[in-house]
Amino acid sequence: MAKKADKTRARLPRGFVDRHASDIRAVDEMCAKIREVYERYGFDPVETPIFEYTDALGKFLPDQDRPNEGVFSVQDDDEQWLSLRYDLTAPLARHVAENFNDIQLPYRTYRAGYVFRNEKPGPGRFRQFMQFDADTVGAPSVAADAEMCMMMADVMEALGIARGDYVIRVNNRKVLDGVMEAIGVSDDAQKLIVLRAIDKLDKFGPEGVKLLLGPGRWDGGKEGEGDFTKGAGLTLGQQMQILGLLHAEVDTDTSVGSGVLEPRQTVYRLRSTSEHYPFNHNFVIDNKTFGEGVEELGLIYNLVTSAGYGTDRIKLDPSVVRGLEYYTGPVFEAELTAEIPNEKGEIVRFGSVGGGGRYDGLVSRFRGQPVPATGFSIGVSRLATALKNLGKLGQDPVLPPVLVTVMDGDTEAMAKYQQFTQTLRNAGIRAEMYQGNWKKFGNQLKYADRRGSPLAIIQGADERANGEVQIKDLIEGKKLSAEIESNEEWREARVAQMTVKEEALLETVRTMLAAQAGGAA
RNA sequence: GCGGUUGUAGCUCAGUUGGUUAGAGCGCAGGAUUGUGGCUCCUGAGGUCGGUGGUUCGAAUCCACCCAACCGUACCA
Repeated sequence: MAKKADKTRARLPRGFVDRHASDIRAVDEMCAKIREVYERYGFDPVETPIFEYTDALGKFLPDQDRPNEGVFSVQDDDEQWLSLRYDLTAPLARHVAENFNDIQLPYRTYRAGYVFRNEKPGPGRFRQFMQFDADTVGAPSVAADAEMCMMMADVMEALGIARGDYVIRVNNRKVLDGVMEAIGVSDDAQKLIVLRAIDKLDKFGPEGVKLLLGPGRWDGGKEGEGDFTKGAGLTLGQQMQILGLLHAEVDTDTSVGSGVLEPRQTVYRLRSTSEHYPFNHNFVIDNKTFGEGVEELGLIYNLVTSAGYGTDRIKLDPSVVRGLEYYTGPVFEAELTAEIPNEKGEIVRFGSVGGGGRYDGLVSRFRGQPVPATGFSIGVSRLATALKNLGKLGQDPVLPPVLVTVMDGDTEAMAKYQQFTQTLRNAGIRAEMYQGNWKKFGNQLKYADRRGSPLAIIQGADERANGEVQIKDLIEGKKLSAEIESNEEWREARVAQMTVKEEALLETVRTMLAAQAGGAA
């Protein structure tokens, strides 16, 4: 035994979690449902390792200044840098590029796995978490993007999220790029700040976004309080035009004529409903990028609509930004819109549980030719938390085992206990024989109680002599215990307990378990 | 990274102006009860008072620095 001062302190690295039975089972159940949808759409599984060469992930090597910006990296004994993957898309791109001659395009795959990010953890944000992705590589048409959106919607419903409690929001990077081009934002750094500002809409609202587009924002709420975030420095006119875009009701239904976004004409009419930014005029954006973006959005809209997905499920929304770097066209995001109570019972807007988009440049990094691709990723752990809070994820569908108690330690008795246990197991009933110190019988029932066992099997010398066993209903007994005051009475009464012949053990256990299941429901 | 708040038993917390051996509730272990969970009662284990240094006759308490957690913010491929 280690002396006190020498003992190693048992501690979990921050940002990581140990997972327990109920969580593991619940997530397994959830993943099975997601997998079913992916399979139905004709996707096949593929798995890549958690390590990749750092350059394959598109990250710079760790150096003096930034030893491991965001990624966990180690140096192999041949001095090459390896990193833990931070998403499942970059490894897929590597896999496709490496096996390009053997892979039939379009290549439709899915995979689930842990990804790692070396950043500051927060509530609901960990340094290791699970993603569940689906991608189509080698499909240039937005039909593939539309399919992704529909599949995402189907996944949400397969998980029991009601229509209206989620929405798939779709945008196109080309639309944003086009607008920025049109209003004269051409500096890359400035563009990035604008995109980040737009991404903060649901967090800070239009006022906050306006500050970030303009001079900047104090995180304390007032001037001089907290930390200052420098803004994009746009003129008021530019700010208004960006904000107008975010507020616009996007509607591609050109037949009605009241639509805000009309794909064929690349005319963009601002019709803001915000009291802060009243607009009521048409705004014509005439550039190629914007035109392409709108065209693509219109196509996606038509495809999903004719497949029966209305705007209650898949909706165009110009404020979706996502992954600021590698997306090249359509981007989409799955958002939970239902009011979901958190662990403390407070109502929280849960927000995004998954997202994706088109990344035409990612595979071609490794090859001389263009390889278009699109896909999306579900944040499994995050979605599991949401589902649990929504009550859509079973607490733990697995019943704790029946406990066969040990009253006597002689060979004959022990053989009996083993035999009872196996009889139940062979009939598909979870069962275990007590493996602790059997000499304290009270502890055995205490153990069963804390473990949540539904039944306990008891056989002492008296019962054994008669070829009988006692079966105790621990759940019923718990209810009855409230009515009994004295300990003597409680012990003598042997509540909720019955004696049956050994041969009737299995049958009686079955009946009692069925009764409990019926009573609970 | 930046700003704020908080660190006392496994958990939730009390601890007077700086004053003897740092407490409570819950939980845990043992007993009352060698063959019956709960209730009740008794007993017990468990603390470098986040760390280091300083001021002082004397520090959980005051000061400095460090560390950690939480909240906000930034970054998030």
